[in-house]
Amino acid sequence: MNVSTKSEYGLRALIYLASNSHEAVPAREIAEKWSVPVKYLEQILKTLKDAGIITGQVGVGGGYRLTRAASLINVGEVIRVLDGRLAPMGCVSSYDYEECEFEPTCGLKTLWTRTRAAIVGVIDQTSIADLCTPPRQSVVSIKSVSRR
Amino acid sequence: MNVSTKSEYGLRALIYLASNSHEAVPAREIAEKWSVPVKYLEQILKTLKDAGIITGQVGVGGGYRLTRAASLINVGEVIRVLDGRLAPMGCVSSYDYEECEFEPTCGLKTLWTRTRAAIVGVIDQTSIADLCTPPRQSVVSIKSVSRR
DNA sequence: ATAACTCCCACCAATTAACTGGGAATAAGA
DNA sequence: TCTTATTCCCAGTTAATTGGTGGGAGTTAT
Repeated sequence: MNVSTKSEYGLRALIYLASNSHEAVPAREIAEKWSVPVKYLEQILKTLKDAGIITGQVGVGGGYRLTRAASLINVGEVIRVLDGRLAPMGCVSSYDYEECEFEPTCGLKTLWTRTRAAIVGVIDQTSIADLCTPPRQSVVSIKSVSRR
Repeated sequence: MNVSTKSEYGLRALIYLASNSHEAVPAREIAEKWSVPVKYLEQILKTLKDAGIITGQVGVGGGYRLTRAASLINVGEVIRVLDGRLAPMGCVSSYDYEECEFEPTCGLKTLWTRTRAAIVGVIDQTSIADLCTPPRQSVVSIKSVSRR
């Protein structure tokens, strides 16, 4: 059920861009701030660029910017772009659906569908803007979610 | 966010054991039924045995049995045993917590905590017995979950 | 005694994750 | 126009994980 470092780093970068939205931010600066290898981050940022989430400006004084307001970029979109699949099993993935020979009688499909829905319910409801606010006051709502 | 074949195969095996609870079932029989490599399944069943979820009986006519009613074995327990970690990131894992240098100011921790809670909310509420019922009538509830 | 089992442990192959490296193209400023 | 800072592009590498194989010892019903 792991999320890759790509998504982690990508989200960190977007959070950083969101809080420096007035100017273009070079990859090097983000990499230093979050101790991520620059070359690796470059790749991640390129992927985000290709997905239309950020724009890159080359040359001196260049860097990256968000293409939209941080509140309009949701985490689910970012993870899908960087990690690929979101579903716990291929048989319930819209990203790379894999047919399963046991499907007609498989009680597990229901489980995986629900799991996927639960995950998507969280990450598609959370925007980059939400991640920029300090986490302190959110502790209450975390508890209320897990107790449901 | 993937679940491994270990968990998938393990759950399938438990479902099979649950529907043949009156007799000991050999690994070979389960493996044939679900087209899983026998030797691989053996390992998985051993892990489940070591975790106290099933018992093994050696010798002719031997095989495996559930130690509890299928309704008392939840999916979360099984996945934790076979896959290890459940959390999307180490910083919110109770299984193998990894300290993160950015924790105090990291908005992502809240996100991963919520994601983990959402996953656990599904899989810890689902028992092996739930997976044994034919999935047909559950389609309605799947849709209602995903549309929410 | 034999056959059908579990149990135990070591090894292996393929895939994926997480980088690393070398540059070419572009743009701003001296 | 030269230098410098940047993105852009693509290929290679290393380490860990996943998904298995293989061989055989120990146990038990017939």
